[in-house]
Amino acid sequence: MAPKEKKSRPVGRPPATATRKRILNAAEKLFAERGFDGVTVRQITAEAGVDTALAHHHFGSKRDLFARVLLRRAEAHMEERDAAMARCIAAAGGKPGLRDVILAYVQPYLERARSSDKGWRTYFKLLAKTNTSPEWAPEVFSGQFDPFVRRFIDALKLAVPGVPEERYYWAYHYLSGALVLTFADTGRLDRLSGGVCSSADFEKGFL
Amino acid sequence: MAPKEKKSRPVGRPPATATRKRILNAAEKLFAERGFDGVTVRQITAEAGVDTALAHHHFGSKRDLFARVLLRRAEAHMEERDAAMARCIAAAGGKPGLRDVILAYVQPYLERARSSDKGWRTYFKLLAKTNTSPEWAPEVFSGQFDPFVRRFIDALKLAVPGVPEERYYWAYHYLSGALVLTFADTGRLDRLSGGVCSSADFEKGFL
DNA sequence: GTCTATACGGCGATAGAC
DNA sequence: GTCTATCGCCGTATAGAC
Repeated sequence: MAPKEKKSRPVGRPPATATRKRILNAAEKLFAERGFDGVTVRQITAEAGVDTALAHHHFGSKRDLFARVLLRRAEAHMEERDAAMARCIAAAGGKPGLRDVILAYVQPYLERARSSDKGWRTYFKLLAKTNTSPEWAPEVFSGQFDPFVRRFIDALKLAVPGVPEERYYWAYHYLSGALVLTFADTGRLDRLSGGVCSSADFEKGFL
Repeated sequence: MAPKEKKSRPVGRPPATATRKRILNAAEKLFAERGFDGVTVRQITAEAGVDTALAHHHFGSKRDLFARVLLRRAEAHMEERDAAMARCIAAAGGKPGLRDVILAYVQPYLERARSSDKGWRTYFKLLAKTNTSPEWAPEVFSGQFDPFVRRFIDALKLAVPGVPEERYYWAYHYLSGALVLTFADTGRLDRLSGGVCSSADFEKGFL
């Protein structure tokens, strides 16, 4: 007997998961392309092929939906980055090289971006847009990202000790800016270089 | 006789310049804070203290107004950057150092950002937002910025010759990402560092 | 050049039948 | 859980008086 049969859905797995997922995926895609204000709830539900009212039923306000889209992938991603950094430090016996620390920061991005789930590319693109918008920083960004960033900066101090405190933060800032622009996926590099570069080869820059 | 005289509105200075300026300044400020879709024409004209209809009378559509805001400062800024780069190359007799090329790229930003006209900071913030939005790249960005970027990349080749072509473009890409995030003015670095860094000290990172 | 008035459509969100 | 219908509001843009 397949566990597919239900009555009022007794022990089954999907409570209403399919619809929720469709909405989240559509929202992720459209928010990433046009930003929070550039998309309407109606466009999202149209893309998902469901009714407008369902978005509100499942997620509340448009703003809540946006936050939910961000949080969906954040936890897994941050755990992975934490693990990579811990591995990097442990493998070096507590004194990692600068290059290794940077790679531990960057690699989880590159791997997710290469994965078969295209949604990760979309998510990173959304992060890039959100990153230059002070509006979401306090409530979403800081809560989810700061713990890992602090761990990265601690690792930087292990790799290159004895530098004035603020320089570590600026180093993070520049690395972050460069990485984020890469995933913003503007196509600008492709056009500018007349085809010499392709933003799809985002790994080439980190050789 | 100056060719200034018209017919109606005889010798006076302000044709309608004052109102146009007020609208442009208000639009620059609000677009920089909330992006194109996050602002309404009504909010802009309210901020400027003029009537809604005037924005359309002077600038046409909201989209046209946005483009005009970008273009207003672009020309002067790009000319200045061109001059700085030309000076850098000439002073080194055609073989500039890498550091000098990068400084020639960055300095015009820092100087304008420090200037008494606060509008330049606002403009750079607006650029940062627009930079991660593919939407405006073709029509505004490429036309105004690409010529200078090509000159920068040519200078890079003088400073560090013999590198595979695409690496020059990636180098520009990373520098651009770092610089742009600096002027996005998200306040994130301030919060993250608990006051050790201030984004107002944007020059500290380029020491 | 400037403002009043308004057209017309789409917005986020909800109530309630099924 | 899902859809139909709708509320009340605000968006961009324009016509026309002054």
